[in-house]
Amino acid sequence: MLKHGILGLISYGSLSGYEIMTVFRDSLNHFWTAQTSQIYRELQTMEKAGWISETHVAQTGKPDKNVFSITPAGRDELLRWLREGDLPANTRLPFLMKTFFMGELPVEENIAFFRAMRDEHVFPDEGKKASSDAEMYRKAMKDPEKAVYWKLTIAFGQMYEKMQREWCEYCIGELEALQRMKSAQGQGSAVTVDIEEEEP
Amino acid sequence: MLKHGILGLISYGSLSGYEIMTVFRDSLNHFWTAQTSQIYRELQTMEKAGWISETHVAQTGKPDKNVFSITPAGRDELLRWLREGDLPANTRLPFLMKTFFMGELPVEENIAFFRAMRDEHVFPDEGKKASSDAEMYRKAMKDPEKAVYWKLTIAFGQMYEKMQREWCEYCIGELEALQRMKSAQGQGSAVTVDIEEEEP
DNA sequence: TGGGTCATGTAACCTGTTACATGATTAG
DNA sequence: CTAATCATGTAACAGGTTACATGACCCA
Repeated sequence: MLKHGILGLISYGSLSGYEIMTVFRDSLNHFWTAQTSQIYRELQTMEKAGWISETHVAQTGKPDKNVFSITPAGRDELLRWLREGDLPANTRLPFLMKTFFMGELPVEENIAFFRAMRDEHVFPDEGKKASSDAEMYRKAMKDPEKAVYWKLTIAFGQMYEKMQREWCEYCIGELEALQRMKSAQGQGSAVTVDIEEEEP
Repeated sequence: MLKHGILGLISYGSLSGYEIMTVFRDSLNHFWTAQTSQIYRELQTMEKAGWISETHVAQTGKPDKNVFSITPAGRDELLRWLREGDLPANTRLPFLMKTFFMGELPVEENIAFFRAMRDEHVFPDEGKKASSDAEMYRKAMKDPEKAVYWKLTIAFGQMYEKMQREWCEYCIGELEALQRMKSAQGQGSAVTVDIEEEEP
């Protein structure tokens, strides 16, 4: 998958490893992370596979760079990947793993966790987005059709953040209710958790 | 992280590798996947680390099993992990990677992609959930407080699915608009993509 | 002279996936 | 008789993370 992301970027125009790194940082980074070490490694294997070709470019005032261009085989592979049916789900959400086992900690601590999460909005950096989006769109103007797809990925990020904040609110509400129940229990009432549909 | 998930499960009561696999499949599976091979490997390293201890249990009518129990060191590690500040974001969404580069394909194909995605609800299997939830809660009744946290993770799944369907609808709408624009362009009008806030 | 950007990587390790391998019991 | 369930793993490979290493140029 990372290979295909890199391939997609190079298909817009030849790039060096360093340039790929920067583009990654301010566009794909919303939904994929990659270390430079990984990028350089992937470039090597992609070159061996014949998807891309390398050219040494001398520069003055800056270090030389190795620029990669997409080959016809690479273009085929990109299209093949785009059309391929089965995307891996790749669902691995550390904060849900934590939530699942949170019962081991005191309720107050967990409420604090969700409050912090709500205020931090785990999905990327909202502040940076405005500027980085704007820049992306400016570049995209050369090919207005592509801008539409980029906008879709950004819309996802926004909707996800919103949903996540709402979920945090829901969690805080449930845990505050649990707290009240526990203090009532101190007075001697029976303990039951109502499982009925509360539709989150 | 997987280690800590396994540790959390064992903290509720001793389990064999096989049992961990089944519990995983119908509870943590909403937000984490693990192959059996990986579980057995993690168990080995966790045992070496002293977080869990192994006991051979003979069974009649069934193969023997190796049951793992949490050690005091394991309990410490579980709590340390629960309190630790920095959760990795771990954001890797293959369908967004694909969306980002979709401009290479004809619009019709992409509309079909989002329609299929909307109808399939990429986040787990809604049908199975009802039964598996019910079972989970039944077990949880022994410790009603834990049920609350499990419910939170399930609520996330539901909210996520809903949001994702909405996002698919939004994408379909945008792409249909693009299609109309492209056919209008055929009549000779100017091409401009409006980037203004449409608030997804 | 010190930090930022440009530029390229290697090595070791950890985590996740795929494929393979074995074998008993039980329910249809 | 056959498929499912119970049960345990190994090996190889792919993908991701952390740490390290180097060096020139430019701006303050």
